[in-house]
Order: sequence, then structure tokens, then C-alpha cells
Amino acid sequence: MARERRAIRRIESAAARQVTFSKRRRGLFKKAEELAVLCDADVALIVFSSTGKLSQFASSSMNEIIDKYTTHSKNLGKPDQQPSIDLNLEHSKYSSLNEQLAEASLQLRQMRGEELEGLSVEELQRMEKNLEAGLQRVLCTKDRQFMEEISELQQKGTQLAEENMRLRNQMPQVPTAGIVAVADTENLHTEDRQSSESVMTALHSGSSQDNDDGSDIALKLGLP
Amino acid sequence: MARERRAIRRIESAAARQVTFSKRRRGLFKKAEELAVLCDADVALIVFSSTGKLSQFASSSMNEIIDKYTTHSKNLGKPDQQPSIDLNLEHSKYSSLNEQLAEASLQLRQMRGEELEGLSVEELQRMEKNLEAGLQRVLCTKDRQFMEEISELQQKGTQLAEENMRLRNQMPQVPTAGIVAVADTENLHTEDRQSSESVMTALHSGSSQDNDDGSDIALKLGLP
DNA sequence: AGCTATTGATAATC
DNA sequence: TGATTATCAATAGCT
Repeated sequence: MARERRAIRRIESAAARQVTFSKRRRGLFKKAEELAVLCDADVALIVFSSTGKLSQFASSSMNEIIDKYTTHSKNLGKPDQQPSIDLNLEHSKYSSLNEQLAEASLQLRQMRGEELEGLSVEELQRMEKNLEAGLQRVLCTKDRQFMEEISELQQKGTQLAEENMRLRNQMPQVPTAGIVAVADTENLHTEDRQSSESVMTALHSGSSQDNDDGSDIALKLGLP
Repeated sequence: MARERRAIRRIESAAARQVTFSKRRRGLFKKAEELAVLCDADVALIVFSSTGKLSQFASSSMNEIIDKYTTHSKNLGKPDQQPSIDLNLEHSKYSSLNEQLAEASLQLRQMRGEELEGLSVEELQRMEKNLEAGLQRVLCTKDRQFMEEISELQQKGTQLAEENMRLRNQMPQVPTAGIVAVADTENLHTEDRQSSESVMTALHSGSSQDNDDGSDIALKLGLP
């Protein structure tokens, strides 16, 4: 499976052996899991590297499988193995995690519209409802954040306007270039209000496609 | 690795599952042995088919490897032992699984519209886009299934109509109660056609809210 | 660790 | 099952 065929014999170079071990071990574990899932088989795989490091895979619980194995093989001779119940919990926790993750990934993929083939019309309708509800909530949250941003901007605008007013009132006390200064502050004031309003308008139309009067936003915010 | 990629999920058809099991089991055992030989590793593989049949491979002695495994595991099981050497892989895999699961659940909850508080407007917009795309695909799939159901019903309706026609043509050959029999079949015939048409209409309006000409369906199906 | 040219595994089919 | 073959996946040799 590679640039060149490799004879199945012990790799002499320790470094190369280690590299190949890492790569092939990963592949082997993947295949073991795939067999377990695809064919509903119970699979246990134990690997000790040449340096003595342990890796393991079990489709259910390692101890359970070993128990089953020893039960099957004890036809041949001795009932010498200890079940060692210690790790059953640990491993069932592990495979349960695996299951949960698989389920969650499937749900995520389905919510993204993948792998819908096996679903019934009823399930599809349930998903549609969920997606619409989720979308609705996302839109609400987005709108709420926009509104917050807007009211912050408005508040800032008001503060600036007040400050401008104060400055303008103080103007006569300043001796130099009175007329020009007044014109400048007035200009700033109007520009600020205009820009905050235009932001609002842009945000409104962006957040809720096709409403002209904003009543649609209020409706959405009323249904969290 | 074949004509077509196959999703890693339980194969429903028992026959296909058995075939795949045979093929993949052979491959898995081959890989296990190759790893053992190439990398001088100690490998044990236990497989129970879904029908309970046992297959096993061990590079040395199965019992020896299981002994070694249980010895290693005992160290982990006791609280005073350091798991630092033996099961690093297992543990990192475990915590990585945990992380993956946490991430997946968060995404799921967020897609359902929960825990959106921490998200930026950009992230919210991305989610909105994803949700809309997913919803679109769900709707398409649902519509497709409805259409399939409809065409099945239409086919059945046509078949029934043809059969009715045939029966009607054969009617004069029946000696008894000619007029009544004809009236009955005609009645059946019309009722059947009506009911299948009304089902069709209901499905149409149910699957694509408010279209009179069906162009809406075509549009949706055209954007997968 | 990451990248391809190759070989190997296997899904669909008969 | 077993054989065939078109594809997909794993990985050997490099960097």
C-alpha cells in the first residue's frame, strides 16, 4: 500500500519500526472499530508495542469480551482467568461516550441536511420544526444584540449632543474664531445623528429581510 | 474502499452484513498479523460475530496476552498507581472524546437556539446561514418523499382504473344482475379516483404551503 | 508531522 | 461462497 511493497518481516531499524507501528496501529484500530459498527460485532483488540506500551480497543467492554472469550474457550481446558470486574465501569463509560458522540455527530450532520435518506416524513417534519425554532431563536438573539448596539449608539449620541450643547454654551467665553467654531460643532452633531440612524436602518433590513415598519422584529422578539 | 463509499453505520440487511463481516474480518486479521510481525508487537484480537461466533488471533499466546493486559489494567484500576506510562493513549483518547462530545453538544444546543449569549454577531449570522441551509435541505428531502408517495399513489390509481375498466368490459359476460353490477363497479371506480386525487391535493398543499401551480416545488427541488 | 505515488482492501456485481 | 473489478483507503518512502 505504498510507494513500494514491503515484505512482511520484522523491521530491523528501530526508528522505522516505531513509525510503521504508529501508522499501522492507527489503521488497525480504525478497522476494528469499523468492523464492530458495520457488522454489529463484538471486537476486542489488545496491542503491546515492542517497547511494552499497551493500546486497546473494545467495541463494548474489554472485560466483558474477555469473559465471553474465556467462557467460549474453556471447553478446551482450564477455568483459570479472573474476570477482574474493576474496569467494567471504566470501559462501559468509554463506549457509552463513544455512542453519545456518534449520536451527537449524526444529529449535527442531519441538522446540516446530510444523511437524511433514512428518515421518515414524521422525523423530517420534527427536524423542520426544530430547525425553524432554532433559526427563530438565533434571529431573535441577533436582533437583540443589534438593538443593544443601537441603543448604546443612541446613548452615546445623546451624550455627545449634550456635551456639544455645553460646549456651545461655553463658546462665548472663548475669544478666538467664534463663528467658525459654532459652525463646526453643529456640523459634527448632525453627522453623528445621521450616521447612527443609517446604521439602524441598515441593520434592520439586514436582520429581518423584508419588513418596512419594524413590526416584524417586535413580533419575533415577542416569541422567544 | 470500493465501488462506492459506505457510511460507517450498522448494516441493516443481515445478508449484506454477513458478507461484509467475512470480508472485513479477513482483512482485519491480516492487518493484525502484519502489525505483529513487522513491528514485533504482541497483538491479540477477539471477534464475536453478531451471531455469536468467535474468531481470534494472537501473535503469541492468547492467554499470555490477556494475562499481561489484566496485569496492566490492574495497575490502572488501583488508586495508588500512576497511569502515566501504560494507558496514556487510552486516556488522551478518552479526554479527547470527552472534549469532542462537549463541543458537539454545545453546537447542537446552539443550533436549537440555546446558549447563544456568548456569540458574536458574525457567529450568529454564520449559524443563521447554516440553519437556513439545513432547513432548506430538510424541506427538499421532505418534498422529495412526498413526491415519491404521490407518484406511487398515482401509479396505484392508474392500475386500479385499468383493472376497473377490464372488469367493466367483462361485466356483460356475467349472467346475473347485470345492471346492478355495472352500477356498483362504476361507483367504486369513481370513489377510488376521487380519494386518490384528494390525497394528492392534500399532500401538495401540505408540502409547499401556498402554491397553485407547483412551480414552488420545482424551485425548491432545484436548490439542494 | 505532512505529502503523494502506490499498493491494498473492499462494495457492488455476477 | 468465490471471483471480478472499479473505487476508495492505507501507507511506504520522502521531506
